[in-house]
Amino acid sequence: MQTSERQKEIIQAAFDLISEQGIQELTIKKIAQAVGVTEPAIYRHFTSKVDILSSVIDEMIAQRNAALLQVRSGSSTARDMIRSFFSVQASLFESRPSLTIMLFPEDLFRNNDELLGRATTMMEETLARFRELLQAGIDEGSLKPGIDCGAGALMLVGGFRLLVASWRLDAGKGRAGRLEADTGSFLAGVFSLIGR
Amino acid sequence: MQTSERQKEIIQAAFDLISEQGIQELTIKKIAQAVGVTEPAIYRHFTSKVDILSSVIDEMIAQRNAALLQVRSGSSTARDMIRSFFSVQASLFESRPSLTIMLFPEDLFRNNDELLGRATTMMEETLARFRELLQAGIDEGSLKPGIDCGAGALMLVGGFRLLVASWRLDAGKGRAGRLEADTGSFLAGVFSLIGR
DNA sequence: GGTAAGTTAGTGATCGCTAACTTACCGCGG
DNA sequence: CCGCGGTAAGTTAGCGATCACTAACTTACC
Repeated sequence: MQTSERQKEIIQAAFDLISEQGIQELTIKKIAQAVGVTEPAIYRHFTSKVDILSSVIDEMIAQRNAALLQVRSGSSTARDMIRSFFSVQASLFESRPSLTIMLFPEDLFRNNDELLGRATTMMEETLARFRELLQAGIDEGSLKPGIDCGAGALMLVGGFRLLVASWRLDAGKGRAGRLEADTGSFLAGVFSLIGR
Repeated sequence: MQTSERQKEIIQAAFDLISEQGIQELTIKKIAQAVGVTEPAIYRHFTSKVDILSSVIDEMIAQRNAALLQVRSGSSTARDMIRSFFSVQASLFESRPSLTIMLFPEDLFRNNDELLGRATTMMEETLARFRELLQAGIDEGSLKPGIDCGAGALMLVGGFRLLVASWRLDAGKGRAGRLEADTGSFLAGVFSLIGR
């Protein structure tokens, strides 16, 4: 079944609300207000709140896959792919801060085993992709040989997560463009260690 | 005012419950059940739920400061301090998994500005300490010169956070000792890049 | 006239928290 | 040694608010 326009609106509203106020503040009423209808109208498009959150995860996975695909087709070396993946993510987050929850799926769904499992899988897949990318970079010679790919993936993804976590906390004051700038210098710092 | 035994019990129960079920599942009733009293009895020891959470943050900050102090007195080089800090944390988390929330204060208190501010400050302080440690390591010669300390701190702390986040998700199956082992190999991987 | 999508009104459950009462222990004057 | 009152810490019962969700009705469109 394809998702209707209203369903997309609802998913997007849930996305934004989670990002702004946290998952514990997400209510059907708030979603309804954001969309511009009353509370029960939401249930014409989703069977339950879990159903909505499930679609939110689907959206996250789709977004990440799209980002990886976009980067893969537009880059020559694995090193470039890594760099442009984070750049794309950073500029995406600058323009739509609500999307940052994509990076932190694990603490969103702790009260639902199925959703938590999918979030965990999503996180592990992301790490696995980066291990592959690092290995590819070593093989093709754009990265230093002898790098521990597991540690490298943790460094890269974990460091970026922490950067984004800090960035979205101090909302307001001169935040515009800062994530992209900080991401750039973070990547420069990392590549000066692992690149060659 | 010093904290009574009951208050310590309550803080510890809140700590554990948050870790096991997430902050959105934390209720006064559950805390009361864990402590072994009825719900209103909790209010003999704390004025509100926010009051409890505030004490939980105090406890987190105290724990981190104690860990840093312990490591500082027992290590010779900055490099050793970094290594033993994460080792101590990892073994601490193995024995008491509930303490892992110390690493993720920022998503616990998003609905309360004061608590969120304190959590943010705590995170930034931790990062600043690691920047100092890295700089000290460079100055004393145990770390490679030319390292970007900002990026290095993000790598280290962010990578460890991600490692712990993954570890605590797959509860149960053969988890014993794995965090310490994984932390060890993560640190080995990082130090092979930044050490000398 | 059937269907999709909205509405108002209201369900039971649970939330943080309070009122009012009980109980146990304490120091102290007679 | 006894009784008295104050206080800390527990109890039962319940408050108003809010939660996810539902029943029943209306409206607009093909």
